[in-house]
Amino acid sequence: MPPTDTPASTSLRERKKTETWHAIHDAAAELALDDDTKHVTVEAIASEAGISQRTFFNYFPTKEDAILGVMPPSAPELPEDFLDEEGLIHRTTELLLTVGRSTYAEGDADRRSKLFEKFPHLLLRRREMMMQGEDLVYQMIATAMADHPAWSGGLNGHSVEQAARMLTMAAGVPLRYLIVTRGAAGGYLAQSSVDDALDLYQDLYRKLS
Amino acid sequence: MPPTDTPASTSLRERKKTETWHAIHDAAAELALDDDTKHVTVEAIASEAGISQRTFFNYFPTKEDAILGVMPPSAPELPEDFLDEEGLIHRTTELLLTVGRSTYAEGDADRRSKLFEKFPHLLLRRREMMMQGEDLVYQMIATAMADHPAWSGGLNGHSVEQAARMLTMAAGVPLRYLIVTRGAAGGYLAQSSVDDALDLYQDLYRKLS
DNA sequence: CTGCATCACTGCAATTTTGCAGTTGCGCAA
DNA sequence: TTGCGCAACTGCAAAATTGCAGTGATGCAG
Repeated sequence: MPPTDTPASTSLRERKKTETWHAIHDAAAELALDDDTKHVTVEAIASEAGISQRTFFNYFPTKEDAILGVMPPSAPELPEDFLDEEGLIHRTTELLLTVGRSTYAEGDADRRSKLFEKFPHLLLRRREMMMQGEDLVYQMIATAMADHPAWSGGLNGHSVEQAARMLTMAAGVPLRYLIVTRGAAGGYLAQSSVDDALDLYQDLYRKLS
Repeated sequence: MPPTDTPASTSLRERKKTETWHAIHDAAAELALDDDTKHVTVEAIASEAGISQRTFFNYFPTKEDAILGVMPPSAPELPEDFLDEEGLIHRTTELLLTVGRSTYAEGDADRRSKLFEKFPHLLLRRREMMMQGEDLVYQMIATAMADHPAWSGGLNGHSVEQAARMLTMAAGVPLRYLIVTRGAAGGYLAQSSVDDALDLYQDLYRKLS
């Protein structure tokens, strides 16, 4: 039950829902960072956020997801011409990035860094979310390919599913590169770094093909 | 759907309900006092209070009641010995006062004064609530009398209902006196004034009986 | 090792809030 | 007068929140 894309200018219901979501996540993150001594309980988080324990679990399946502020990945609609050759890998990488970012609340990259520092096991959860995002992108692309005249027949004897999976994999390379080189725990994928990695990848790709 | 007696230390549900009640009342009162120019709408109040218009009407039957902060009268349980002669009228007056006060939120006597100044028609509503309170007290006393050995037979050929009604009337005298002398619109029945009136009434009563 | 407390998490029914589509009363312009 | 629009208020079904009574895992004292 995560907040949708637009935090403002929607219905009262939507606005309250994202408010509650943020209240819970903020409470959870702050308590987890502040409190060194004792275990942070769901009860404490719910109380701090001003909601019941039951409502807590209506928003987050686990306490850890609340601390991290995880939400299920969501993706924008693909433009009509998404599959039309030129720069497809690049566009897919951007898409992966967008989807990956959609699994976290915006704007608390700083706090998230501290959380990763203090609770390294959250990185595991992060990787899971990334993979869910990749899977979502794969699904979308496979569907789009099936509907696309130039792709619906597959690629050189490979199925549409295989082609979609491979494209997603290839597009994921710059991101994996980033994670490896910049350190997974640090501040989060600045756009400049992303652009850098994208350039490098393209250069390499061109040189080798 | 008014808040119950204890604003704190109850369930989360109760607490939120009184919070919402106060949010609506505060928004309504402030808007009504601040806004000279245009008509204050329910929409504006609801928006200010952060709830929907529909929820507004779950809490208050009319806009005016929201501005005034009216709630249905409520009364404490009568002690066992309530009807036992000595000082009965006095106790009933206190009960009327308690019930009368229960129809408003505590603590904004000042703002309520301003409201009465600015919107004199609210005084009509105030009188209505007073009468509802009197009626509630009458009901309680009549019920108590019917269960009481010394009263259940009525009084000197009059029915229990008649006796209860008369007692309530008599006990209401000091309060009516207060309202008349202190000006109905002004600040609200300070305890000292009430005590004064009570004393005077008792003195008069003793002298004449 | 065993009972026992604590805490994360779930299922479900009751309560509350919301959105929406009304109806009604009222002032105001054509 | 007649029609029109605004704003108070209501009925109802969908969605959100809550309380409560669980289950299961884990750690700790005896």
